[in-house]
Amino acid sequence: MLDHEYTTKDIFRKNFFKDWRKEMTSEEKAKITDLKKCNFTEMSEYFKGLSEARKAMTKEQKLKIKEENERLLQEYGFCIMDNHRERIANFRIEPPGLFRGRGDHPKMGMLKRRIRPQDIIINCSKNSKHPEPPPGTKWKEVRHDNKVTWLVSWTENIQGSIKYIMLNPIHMTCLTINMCPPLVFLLKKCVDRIRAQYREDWKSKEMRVRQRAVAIYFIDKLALRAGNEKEEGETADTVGCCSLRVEHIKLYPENEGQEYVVEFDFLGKDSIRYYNKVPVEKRVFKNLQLFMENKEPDDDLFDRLNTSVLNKHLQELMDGLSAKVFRTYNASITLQQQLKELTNEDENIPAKILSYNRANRAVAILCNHQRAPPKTFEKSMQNLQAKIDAKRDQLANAKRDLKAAKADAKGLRDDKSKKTVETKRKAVQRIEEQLMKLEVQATDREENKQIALGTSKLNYLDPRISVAWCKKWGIPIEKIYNKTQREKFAWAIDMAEKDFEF
DNA sequence: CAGCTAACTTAGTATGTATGCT
DNA sequence: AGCATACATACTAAGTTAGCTG
Repeated sequence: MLDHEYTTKDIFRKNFFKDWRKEMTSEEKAKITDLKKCNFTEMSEYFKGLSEARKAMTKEQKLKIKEENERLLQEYGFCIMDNHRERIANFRIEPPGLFRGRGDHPKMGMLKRRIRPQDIIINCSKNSKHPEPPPGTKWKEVRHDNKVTWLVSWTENIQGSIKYIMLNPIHMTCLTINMCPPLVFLLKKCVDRIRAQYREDWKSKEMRVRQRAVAIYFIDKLALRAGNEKEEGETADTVGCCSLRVEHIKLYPENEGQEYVVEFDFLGKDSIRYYNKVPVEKRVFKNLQLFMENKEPDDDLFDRLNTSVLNKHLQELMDGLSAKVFRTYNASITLQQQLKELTNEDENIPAKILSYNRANRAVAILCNHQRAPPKTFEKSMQNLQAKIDAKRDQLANAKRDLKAAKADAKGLRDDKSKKTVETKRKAVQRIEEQLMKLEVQATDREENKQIALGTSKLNYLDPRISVAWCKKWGIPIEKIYNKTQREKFAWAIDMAEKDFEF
């Protein structure tokens, strides 16, 4: 971990040293009293050496390791559920190490304990064969609970939460969609009613109802998460809708020519910053002013509201409705609308794919799916730009050649010079196409710098929206989904028609 | 109704591998 | 072939939700 910046942080070092001392013998305790005086470079070099050695292995050695991994996967990576052999998502126990939470985490650097057989609860069918604990040890418990999906659980020592070994998430299949339409579809049917309801509630004489209504408006309009309260000092200081504090928003009666602007600035899940400036309706604005009256910056914006109350209310409006359904719903509808809006009939396939990527980015922006810019980003951008410049030169040359050939051919009428001109013309055309492709690639990459595209594309959205778009515009499906994804979404590829509407 | 907690579900990062380009 | 880049996936932290308890 020495290469990481966080090992220089005070909290990290303090937590680490405190936990390390707990593991020391009394002699070590007496001797090792100051982390600053400890030098770990020898260990660090050793592990770096190992990783170098791994990289330098021959093809055969690498293959051998791969085969061994495959064997382990086949032996431990599957279970039988309802007579089907199902892949287990995470069959390896989490190894010990130093905890690194995301963002400014008060527990960073703490020792994450090794999990031992006596920590493990096994959950399987009665009479089924389950893995035996290592010789001389026992599982904490073997139970047979068929009301839950997990196979193994243990309690983790940093937050005291339960960790599970589970199956790969089962994706929507043709069957489940027909039998039980996903909540998103149900919400689509009644979203107008629900919106009318919360707009009405902005005027309620009850403060808690108004707060609830404004919160739902934010969740709906901005795709904010519900925002459970968290215990102070146990986790990074992050918030969602219900846990917003006064300090997280600023109100501007007028801003850059727009009325009633709210500026959001807070850290959300994974300590990803949410920054947004949005005009809201006058009633919402007035309500926010009211909620903020006589409050300190670190007071709750919605002091009469929490996620439990909110979800209970949503449940009454529609069976199964909860805050997160709005996120999925708005993600889906945004993709569909953006695809319609951005796709230009007259453009070629690379340009259409760019539009597709932009529609997906619109969803990622809505849901605030961000990533750290890749470390090699600047360099790869420069490489691409160099390629583009080279291609431009090539094009200029080809054009010059074509012109010369045309000039040569002018006086003559022979087939040979005609043919030369034609070849040159084709060359220019080909290079133009290549240049365009590169330019599209550069635009796409630049726009993708800080956007985590995969998240919404693969976890959130009904693949039939994308599949329908492909079918509509004659885009080969492999341009948007790779082989694994095509397998995963095979049902959607079969089902979706070009006029499918979510 | 607050507080707790089990059981999922969502999410970003790290890393190894496949792919495509010159 | 050799490199750069894209992709796949493993990993696990950090959310949400609902149900229980007193």
